[in-house]
Amino acid sequence: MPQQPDHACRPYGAGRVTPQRKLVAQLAESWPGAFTVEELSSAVREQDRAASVATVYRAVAALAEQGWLERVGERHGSVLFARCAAGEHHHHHVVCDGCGRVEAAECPVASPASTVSGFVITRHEVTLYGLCPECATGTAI
Amino acid sequence: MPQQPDHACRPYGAGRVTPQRKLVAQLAESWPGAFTVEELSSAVREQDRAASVATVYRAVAALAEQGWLERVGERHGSVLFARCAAGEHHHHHVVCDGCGRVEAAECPVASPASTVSGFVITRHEVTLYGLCPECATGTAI
DNA sequence: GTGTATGCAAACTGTTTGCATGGAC
DNA sequence: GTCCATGCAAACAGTTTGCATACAC
Repeated sequence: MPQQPDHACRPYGAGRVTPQRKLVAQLAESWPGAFTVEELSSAVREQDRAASVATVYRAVAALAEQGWLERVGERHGSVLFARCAAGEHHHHHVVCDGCGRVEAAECPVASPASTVSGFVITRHEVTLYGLCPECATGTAI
Repeated sequence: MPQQPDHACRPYGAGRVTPQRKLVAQLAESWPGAFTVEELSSAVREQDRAASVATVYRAVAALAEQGWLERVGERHGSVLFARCAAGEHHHHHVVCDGCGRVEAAECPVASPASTVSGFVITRHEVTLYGLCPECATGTAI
């Protein structure tokens, strides 16, 4: 296969890769959807009881800085992050109301209307909500 | 003019109208855009030094409950509220990057596409960003 | 060997809550 | 007169920071 873009192999950029950071990146990568730092932190501590929240916060901040993770919203007061493969490409997110899964979605905005209510529009944020295939077809909770 | 809908005159619904609540509603009404509770609270305290943050939080919560105020996002960790005249009608918000002004905007989502990435979409949130007429025509900051 | 990441705990911010009191209705 | 809204302060959750130490490079 073609060689991976550099940052895919170096989620921390020039930063050092410690066991904790490796764990954070690994768990974030395999996380089924979006997560709060708190949630990720719990998962990290299951595998490394000594890992502290502060470290996870710092690791997540480093990953977000590299664009390897993305802020995708908030859930009752906590910031939601998700591993986002879409990179720089203009996209949005669709959130499953059932399981919390988050995926990238095409931009559903019709015409990039440049003026609304007299405002000159330069950018927009869209979040779609619904049910993922599993939650939609599976038996309701 | 036709008589105002009831809630327009009674922002607190059946709740009691105290001087503090009157002040909160008044300031929110005349606020040029969206505000955090903290900002509103500061403004309230300028006119009533004894008013406490807790009271403002409670008043804002009551107003939001009545649909008289609306959560329109967040600004560095704080919830943003705005007086919203659009009421129940499906709409979104356009935020001025210059002055922070917030106005209701038509829904720019093309077709209410019911499926995206296999998800069954039930609702969406859109926020537009740009410059309001004043900030767009006025000299750049 | 150098300098960054860690762990711990304390600090900080935004928000909520409990409780006794005052005041709107 | 009743009961809700207030003010105060303490509690709370999420997040950040300072500092000495450990360890990736």
